[in-house]
Formats: sequence, C-alpha cells, structure tokens
Amino acid sequence: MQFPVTYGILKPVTSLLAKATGGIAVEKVRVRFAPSPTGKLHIGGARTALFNWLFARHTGGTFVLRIEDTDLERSTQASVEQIIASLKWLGLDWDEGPEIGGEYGPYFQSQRLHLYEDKAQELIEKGRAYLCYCTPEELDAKREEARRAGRPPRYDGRCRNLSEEECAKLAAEGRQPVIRFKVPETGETVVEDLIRGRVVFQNSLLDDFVLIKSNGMPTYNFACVVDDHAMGLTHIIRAEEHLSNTPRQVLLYQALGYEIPKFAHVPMILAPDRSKLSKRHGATSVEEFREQGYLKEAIINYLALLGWSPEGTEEILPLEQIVKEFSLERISKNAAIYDVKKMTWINGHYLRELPLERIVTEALPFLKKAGLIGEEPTEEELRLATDSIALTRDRAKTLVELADGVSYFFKDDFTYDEKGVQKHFAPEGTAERLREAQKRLAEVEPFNAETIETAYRNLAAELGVKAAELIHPTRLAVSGRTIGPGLFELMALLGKEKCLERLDRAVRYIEAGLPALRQAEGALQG
RNA sequence: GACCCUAUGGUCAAGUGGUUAAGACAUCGCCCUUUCAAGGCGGUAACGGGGGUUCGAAUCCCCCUAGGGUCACCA
Repeated sequence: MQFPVTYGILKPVTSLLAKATGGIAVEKVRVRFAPSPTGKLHIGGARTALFNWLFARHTGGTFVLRIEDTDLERSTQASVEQIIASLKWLGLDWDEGPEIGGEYGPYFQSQRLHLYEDKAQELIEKGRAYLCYCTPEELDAKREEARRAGRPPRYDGRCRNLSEEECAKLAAEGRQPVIRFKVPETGETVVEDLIRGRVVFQNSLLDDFVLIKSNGMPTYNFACVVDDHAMGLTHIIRAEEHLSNTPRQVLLYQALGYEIPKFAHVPMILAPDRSKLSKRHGATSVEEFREQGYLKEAIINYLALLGWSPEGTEEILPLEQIVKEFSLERISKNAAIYDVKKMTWINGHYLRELPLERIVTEALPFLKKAGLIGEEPTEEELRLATDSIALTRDRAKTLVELADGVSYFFKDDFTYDEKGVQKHFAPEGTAERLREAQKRLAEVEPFNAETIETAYRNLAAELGVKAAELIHPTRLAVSGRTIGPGLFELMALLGKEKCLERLDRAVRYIEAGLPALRQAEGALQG
C-alpha cells in the first residue's frame, strides 16, 4: 500500500473568536457533508447536506465537503461528479472541499491514507488497538455459529493478545492483518446529542471493530473520526442511522485524545411505505427530480420542511428566510415519510411565482427534449416559448407538464382529446358554428384577445347559443385539448393564420370523421 | 435476536402540565369562471394501548405495541 499524496498542515485547530462583547470565546462553526460516492445524491443525502449548509450559513460558519471514498469496490468517479453536480445545482456551495481546496485538505479520504495509518499506529502503540489475522471466512463462520446458538455475533477478541511470534507465524501463512480497536469491556459510553439528548451505550455490547482493513483502507468509523477532528469540525450533523455508530466514534475520540464535537442526529427520510429509500420507490435522487421538472427552489424548500419547521405558519419560504430562521432546536426527532405531492405543490408555487425569464430558462431544456424547439433556439422560438410559458405556467406543476402544456403552440400535428371530441365536436351543428366562427375571425383586425372575444360573444348572441358552445369546440380545434389558458389569449398568441387553419382542419375532421363516430355510438346504444 | 431512536389526522407538522389540539399538503363541498389551474370560503380527519405522578396530562415516569436504525475488512 502506498500513500501517494502529501497533504499540508493538518492542524487540529478550532478557530476561536473572541466575542466583541465580554470576551467570551466562541467557537466558529465548522460542519461538513461527507457523502460516499457510491451512487447519485438522494434526497436523504441532500437533506443532510442542506441542514449542514443551513447551519453553517446561519451561524456564519464554514461548510466543508468531504468525499468518503474508502470503499474501493463501490466508489466511482462518476458518482463523485454526480454528487458534486447535484449539490451545485441545488446551490449548496461549500467553502472547502473538492475543486476549491482549503487548508485542511485534501478532501478525498483516498488521498489521506497515511493519516489514518499514522493514527492507527499511534493507537497500537498506546495499546488501544491491535493486529488481527482472522480471515473474513473465519469470521463469517463464527458469526454464523453464534447466530445459530442465539448469541450476539460479536468478534471474540481472539487476536487481542497475540505475541510477536504468533503474529509472525500468522503473517508467514500469508495472512494480511486488519487493525482492530480495543473496546473497553466494561463501563458505558455516552453520546450527547443536540437533538436526542443523552444516549447511553454499554461498552460490553460493542465488539473490537476494525480500524484499518486488510487492504490498507480505513473503515468508516475510523476515517470519519480522524478527519472530523483533523478538519476542525465543531458539529457533526448527520442522519440518525449513524447514531448507533457514534459510541464507537466517541471511544475513538477519547482514545486519540481528541475533543469530542457536538453531535446532531437528524431524523431519517423514509419512503411512503415507511421503509428506507431505495430505487424501487421511484424517483429518489436529486437528479431524477430535476429531470422530472422540479425546480431547485421547490426541492430545497420542501426538504427544509422535512424534519425542521419554521416558527411561523408560512411554509413557502425563500432560502434567505430559511437561513435566517434555521436552528438545530427546531429539528424534530421522528423519521419523516416524504410526500411527493406536497413537493409538487411547492413546485407549482415556484413555477408561477418566480420571474418569468427564470422559468423560461429552466423550461428550455424540456422544450428541446420534447422536440418543440431546436438545440439552438431561434429568436422566434424563444419569443414563442416565453409568451406561451407566460400563459401556461399557472397551470403546470412541473417543467415537464409545462413543456407539454405549451406543445400545441409549436406543433400543428396534435390529435384531439378523445373525450373532448365526444363532448364538443359531436353535438349537432358544431361544424357549422366553427365555420361561422372561422369566417368571423378572418375579419378580426387587429387580432388580439379583446377583439377576438368581442367577435365570439357577438357571434354567440347572433346564433342564439351560449358563448361556451362556441368556446369549447374552438379550444379543442385550436389546441386539441379541453383544458388550457384563456382561449382568447391563447388564440391571440397563436395568430390569426394558425387559428383559421386549425378551425378549418377541425371542421373537415368533424365532417369526415364524426358521422362514423355517431353511427358507431348509435349502434352501441341501440 | 440484542442494543439504540421514535410515536399528534392519509402525509409533513405546531405544541414543552390547564388550548375549542395550530397550520400546510392531500381529500370533499361551495364560490369565482369559457375549460383547467390559481384564488376565496367551508367540511371530514389526530394525541397507538395500558398503568401511574398530578387538582389537572398530547406534554412527566413505567410497561406493552408498532415503526425505524445499528450490530460488516459498507458508509
């Protein structure tokens, strides 16, 4: 095993700030998000990152990003890039970490291996750790045996007191040792958690866990402690799944003579079936939600509300407000089931409240994907996109819906909504009325929402029908749909020429296709 | 299985010994209306169960139950 990278000063400094008032030393907050790059950033991870980020921004502290890539099998460069891209997209910027460095770097654990090696060596010298030559196969067998006998599957500590000769003998067999921590056999370890309070664990229940694997890589619990200390972190805010690991880490802090940071274990986010989030629950990664047309504002806002609550009753909160209000005290203790419906509602809110240009920018990729505009949109396409989105965004909940909702402004070859045809095209006299409307429309000048509406209302009066009887079939004729923006604005944007064409097409459609449809219906009813 | 955490409507969640137990999403109804949204108004719906403590428990304690988490050379 080699340790190719040298890193700078790893000083365990906790920057102290003397408060202007009274001279009380106040520790400057340093927190981190430490994902392992074994997949995309899922919403649980994003929420943990968010809470850390919020806490840092609220307190004027430092937010560190550290990549825990010690699992050689599962870590990938692609995941690193994915996670970084998602964090950036969400706007969760870090003050130290990959791409920007910092004085406590490097920020990839795979580049800090000799630190862990040193610390493990130190523990061995202190008599707090030892070499263990048991093979994974032997351990598996023992675990299995213990399980069958109904005993807890703990490591039995058989290598705890190996002599040098014994070690040499086992090494000669070609065994690669791991380094294990010597857990006290008695006593208890207390975890003081900012959210859970005081949690006590019996040391006798813990076994001698591995610090350094036989391939030279550190385990999570070890690397985590070494780095959290080396990076001067003051608060460890992470998901509750780590609470049970914390006594091991506390033991390590003590053995290494480190000051113990403050812990805050935030509740987990569960899938709707109450189980841990996984692929089978549909979209769970930030990237997937993005692809489904969610805005970062909505995701952030929703995630902030999962496990944390503002003091007031308003739930739609701009990020600045959340930063201002955020506090660890208001984080709840119970796991939360995420509810896409609520996030979708929030998304809809931002879709109609954010500046139009912003929504257009966000929507463009979706319009391209839907084939509505080209890779390099023309001036004309951009104008139409902006205007159609302005008309439509109030009714969309996601960018995907929005792109779908404006599609008929860009494409002529839409089909008519089936139920709409039965309801609005089938009635006797519809073709005639549409023909009449078309004629009337041809004379409307200028062609704007107001003039169109006047023409329609007048025509309805003359024909002695309700305006709706004209409006509904027209909507279907010009958009293929029964729902959408106000018809007159829609037509104005579409332009006279297209409206006339589409009305004509509808009339021909009704005249050609509907008799057959009516007959079929008659046959069914008769 | 052992250990740890948690427990207020379908979901999020306020609440820290005395409240008609907030609010939001969802859902239902009404209004507005050319449709659909949005918006407005209103409705349905909760303290898991059992023991204590107390004049008084959603709030404190114990037990049970349920859910989740951890028990790896994964993180």
